[in-house]
Amino acid sequence: METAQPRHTRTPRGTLSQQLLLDTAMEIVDIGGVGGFSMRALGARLNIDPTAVYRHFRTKNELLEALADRVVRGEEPLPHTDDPHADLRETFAQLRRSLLRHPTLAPIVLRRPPGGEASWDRTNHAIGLLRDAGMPDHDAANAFQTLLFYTLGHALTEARHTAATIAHKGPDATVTPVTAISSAAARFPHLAAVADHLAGAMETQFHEGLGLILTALAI
Amino acid sequence: METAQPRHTRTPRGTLSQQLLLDTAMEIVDIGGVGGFSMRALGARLNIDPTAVYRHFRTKNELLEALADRVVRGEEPLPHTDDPHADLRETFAQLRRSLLRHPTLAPIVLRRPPGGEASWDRTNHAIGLLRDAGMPDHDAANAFQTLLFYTLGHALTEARHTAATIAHKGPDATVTPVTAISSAAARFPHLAAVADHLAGAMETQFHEGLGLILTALAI
DNA sequence: GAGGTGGCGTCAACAGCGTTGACTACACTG
DNA sequence: CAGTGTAGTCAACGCTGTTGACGCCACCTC
Repeated sequence: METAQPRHTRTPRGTLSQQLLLDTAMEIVDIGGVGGFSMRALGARLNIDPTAVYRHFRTKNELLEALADRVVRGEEPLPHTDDPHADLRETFAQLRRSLLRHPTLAPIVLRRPPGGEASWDRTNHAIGLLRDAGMPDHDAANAFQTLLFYTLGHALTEARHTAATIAHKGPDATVTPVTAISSAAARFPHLAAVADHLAGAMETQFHEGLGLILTALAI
Repeated sequence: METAQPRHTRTPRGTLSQQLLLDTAMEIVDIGGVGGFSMRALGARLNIDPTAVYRHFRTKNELLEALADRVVRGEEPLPHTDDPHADLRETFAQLRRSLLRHPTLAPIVLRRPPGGEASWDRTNHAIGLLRDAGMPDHDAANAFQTLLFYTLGHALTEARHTAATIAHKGPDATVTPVTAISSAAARFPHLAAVADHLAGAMETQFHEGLGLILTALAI
């Protein structure tokens, strides 16, 4: 952590931009988690006065929301095969991957208003898949929300676990499966019986659960 | 907001306790959200020096975790009829209600490690219901997690919406359904078609989605 | 009852935070 | 070439969590 000498030359104009600031902010978040991000840290990393950021974002919160927007929007193109079942799977798998790419941002994503500019075309696309498969509007809306909430719950839970590991051991630590269960297993017989399955890989479990719901939709 | 005159008499011993501190902290959180809670605010409300809290909790985080523990544990007794289907419904409905009772704590609950002392007997009970219904261990574990993640996603999403409303208008504001959809509806036909259903009551949607998953489990 | 001891409430202080308002240099407009 | 607005700088405010030293008082022991 270099202690940024007082600058002799003022940073030239136009060096900063929302783009650059967001990119740098995302780097900081990926390295040290949201907790490690501050206006001063952002300034230090760009060798810039921290308050210069306020020319581009009104508050720190606004900047974080912009980051959350990036996460929700994702980077992968909408899936477009002719198998709606597979497309639905992929759509929600994309959302999960996106959330897991920057796990410590999960709480920020969580407190954003539902929907939001970033995710509307994805929402529209997913609902389209359901309706094209012949679902009535009411059922399509319900099915979409059920799938969405399942995916959110799964990814946010997985993200918090990953994030906690990052916070303790740095960004490259290997994330171990949940082990704490075993200590409780002695007292709880049902828990003990399925403990091995609970501690299994999150990704496999995600797809099995997703498959369960999709099957129930009968499309 | 009274500005707590300097005390003339020292607060007698034994006035403070984890119980009292947690109760008071929960009051503050319920009134002004997690954002409105600080050690100094807690001290002021009890007419106590803020640092006295550190005799009972090592850090603010530890205190917040204890609050989250209360939320996860819930207050309602485990459901025990002879209809496992109904018991499962009720179990997850209880979790949802518990999370919604203190919506601004949702992000704290989210960043706790999975499982945790508080929820193990509830977990055990739910898995027991599935196994007693004849499910193999692997399927029971999967079904439980699917139901759990759906409930979490649903409740956390609903909670964040409620929490945002509280932050803006105080604890007694009426929470309005999501209306922002309409502005996007023009550009997204599928979205427009189901907008009314999406904006519907969250509680109804929760139970329909839960029913969908439970039906898929065929128990 | 006297004397010691340890816990708990108090106080002052530190470093860090987000944010504000005034200041300044510079690129651009007329 | 003067004028204007904007983007980066700087000092400062009030807030935060947390620490370490200080002292009162309830309790335990003799």
